[in-house]
Amino acid sequence: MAKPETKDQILNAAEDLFAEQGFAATSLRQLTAHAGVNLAAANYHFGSKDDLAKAVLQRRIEPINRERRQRLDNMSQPPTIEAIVRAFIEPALRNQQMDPGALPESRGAGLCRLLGRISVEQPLFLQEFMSEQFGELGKRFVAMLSEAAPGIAAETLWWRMHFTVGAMAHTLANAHVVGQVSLGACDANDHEGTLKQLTAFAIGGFSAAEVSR
Amino acid sequence: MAKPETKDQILNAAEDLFAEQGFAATSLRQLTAHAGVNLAAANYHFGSKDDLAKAVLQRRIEPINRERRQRLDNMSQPPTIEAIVRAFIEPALRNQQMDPGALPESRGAGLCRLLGRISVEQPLFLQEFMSEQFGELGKRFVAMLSEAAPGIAAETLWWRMHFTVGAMAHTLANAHVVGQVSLGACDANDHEGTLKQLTAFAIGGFSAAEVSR
DNA sequence: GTCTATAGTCAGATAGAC
DNA sequence: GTCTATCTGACTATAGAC
Repeated sequence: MAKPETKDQILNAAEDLFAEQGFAATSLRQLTAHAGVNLAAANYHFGSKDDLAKAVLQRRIEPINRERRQRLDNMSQPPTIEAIVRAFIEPALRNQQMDPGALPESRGAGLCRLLGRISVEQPLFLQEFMSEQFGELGKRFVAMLSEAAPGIAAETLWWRMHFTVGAMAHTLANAHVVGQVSLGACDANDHEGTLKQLTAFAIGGFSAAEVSR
Repeated sequence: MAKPETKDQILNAAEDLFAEQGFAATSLRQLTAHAGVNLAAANYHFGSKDDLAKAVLQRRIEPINRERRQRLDNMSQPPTIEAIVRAFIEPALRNQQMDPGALPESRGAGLCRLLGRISVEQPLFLQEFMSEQFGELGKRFVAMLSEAAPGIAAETLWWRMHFTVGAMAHTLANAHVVGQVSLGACDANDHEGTLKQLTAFAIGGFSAAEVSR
């Protein structure tokens, strides 16, 4: 193997461009040009555009969910709503530094936007992929939340996780818009501040009284 | 004008297909075939695919924001967080019945998904369009929320509105996935139930204590 | 206003030399 | 593994008959 970098360069470019423009709007030509590799390399290494998208996702979601599992494993008993919510949100929102060679830290921002996009754009395989990757972990989160908030039905907890995902995804995908529409009141570049705001909001949402039937 | 319906049929088809597949993934060919009109009619009536998307949005967002303004106008003093949150969410989530001829009520569900998609897919003109349509109204919402929750900074209120939009958009766009991932615990077809869940979550989020600095 | 026909462009994918 | 060259098909948009 002459250049082991080619595959990673394609993945990096795909991550950047899918995050910026979305999946359907990004062409393989643009993508491979951006990666500095030949057009044919994308299909050679990944088979199809769809499978390339899957590979991009898998590389990113896996470590996030691994960290979530670890934090659930190490959680003190009984767990608090706050600790569970943070275990859910923080791994996704913080720029996680992986192997620094392949993934310079400047890539962190792009990653955030990517995660926002894919939670939303829905060529069906993406949705199924998310379900596979998250189904079992979601059950663990709901189970722990049930312990921490005994008055709340599982159905309600599932809904609230769903809403939290939405708030997360929208924040990640459109963080740059918040500052604009709020006329500068919000600073989207302050990642820790954004994280605190989102965490507080989600904790409030999870702590709300059960809805009336 | 032989058929005054053509324009509306194109708008209806565009709404359905953009909601199902997204903007970039929907072709004018598919769209006009679905509408039962000629391919050229789309460009004749709307000039371009982009402008067609704008027309679809405008037809739907305008009445929602009109209802929001009315509800803010008629709000009792002092307003409660709950009333404001409901004035924000309900017009967007409820299937609003407009002129029944052009828009059969069966179209309501599709509309919801469309609104979810567009808040998220971001050919730039869409984002700008949303800012234009919502900037002034957003200011009114933040101002009222400041009255109802005097301890919360405007910045925090803007963030919380942003998160609420995200939860709303994700719920509308991906409502069908909730039932699946929760293994049937959540019923996405129960629109009033979903609305209650979302409202309770958002009220909880807005009622959370101010984040520490 | 509505249609057919087509121009002009760009897409994803592949064959085959190196 | 990498490249050039190309196939095949789909797209948006428009010109021009009716």
